[in-house]
Amino acid sequence: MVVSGLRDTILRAAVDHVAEHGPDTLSLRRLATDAGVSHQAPYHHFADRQGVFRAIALDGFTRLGQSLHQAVSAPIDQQAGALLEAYVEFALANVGHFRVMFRRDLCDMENDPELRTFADAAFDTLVEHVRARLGEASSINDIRARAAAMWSLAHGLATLSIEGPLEEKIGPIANRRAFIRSVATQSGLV
Amino acid sequence: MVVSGLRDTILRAAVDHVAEHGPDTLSLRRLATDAGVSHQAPYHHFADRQGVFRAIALDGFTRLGQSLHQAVSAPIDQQAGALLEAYVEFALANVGHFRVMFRRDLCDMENDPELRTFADAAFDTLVEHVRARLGEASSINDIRARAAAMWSLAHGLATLSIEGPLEEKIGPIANRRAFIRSVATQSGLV
DNA sequence: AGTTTTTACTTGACACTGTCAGGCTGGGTT
DNA sequence: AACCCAGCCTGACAGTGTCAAGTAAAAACT
Repeated sequence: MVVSGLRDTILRAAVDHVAEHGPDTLSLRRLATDAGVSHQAPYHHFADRQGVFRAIALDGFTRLGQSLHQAVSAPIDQQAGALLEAYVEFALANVGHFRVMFRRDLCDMENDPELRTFADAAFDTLVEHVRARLGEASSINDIRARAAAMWSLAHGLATLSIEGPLEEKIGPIANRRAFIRSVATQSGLV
Repeated sequence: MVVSGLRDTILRAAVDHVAEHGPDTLSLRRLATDAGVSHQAPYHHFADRQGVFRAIALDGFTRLGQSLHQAVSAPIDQQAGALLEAYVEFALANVGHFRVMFRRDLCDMENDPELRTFADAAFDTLVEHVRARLGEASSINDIRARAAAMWSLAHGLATLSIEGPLEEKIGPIANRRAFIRSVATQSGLV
């Protein structure tokens, strides 16, 4: 796959760096010199350092939204498991994105309607699934709580897997997909 | 409460900053000048910038461990709910600590036996509870999966609450303790 | 076709950051 | 009296994000 321009080059390098070393140590100057351009070149494509994280998050929420959308193409009784699996696998396959998406100091959702729209679109799939699963008769509070529970389980499992402490505590995980499924089973959510 | 020395002053200010603005923008120089000392004074108490985060994490895991330990003083059938509640409430009451504790780029567990010991002590409570709950007869895999599920649910709920997207998506949460409990109920884990 | 505008950079400067090196000073130990 | 050392300070360095101003070529417009 050919890299089209400097913008893409910087973005990819940034994602790679975040996946390997986290966001804090990311230096746009270093990215620029690595790409063979002047230290100011990246700032023509991104307003500032935060603009890079914003772009990463935008891309991330788009891809996560697609993954989740694909998960609800399964029969209704298998959707919960598929959603959980899709969420965790997205996180593990896109660590660089995932680390940025939920850091409000890196990408400020509140004052960024576009970013919020992309994030909302991703999670609407989850909420819609819960609504369909519990049925129209169920209370709004049950739907809220159930959606929060599913999201929390997925997000927590993803975060703890990426950031390390899970395997350190629970022991090495041989078959990740099978493990995700047994976690899902142990919670009553699937 | 009287602040004993410069070390405590810096530590408190650092935690406050992280809680409000995140870890990335933390400047030891700024903390030093705010405390009325030279820019190098803090480095007498901490090896380097990371040393500050290490101290924060150490303190955090200690307190989290205490909270979780207190939660398992309840009758066995109420422990799961109490643990979940304690975990989330610790996170919300100690955002500055929580944000640091699970960032492997800020505090490197792998090469830091002491930090790892503190973290392990905290989570042993959780694993021990699951072992007691499921009984000796249950398989090691079930215990692992169940502990991971509980930890993930708690961690995810805490993270999403702190970082913001939960309430943005689910709507404002009036009574947080009640909400935590209904999330716990929706999952089959309590 | 000739003129203007825009794109995609470059160079230079500034304040700020973590960190290394080398001081100083006062209380405690030997 | 000599020494040590904890707890600070001053100074310097490279690296960082970002503002300001330039340049050269492509694109757009008249």
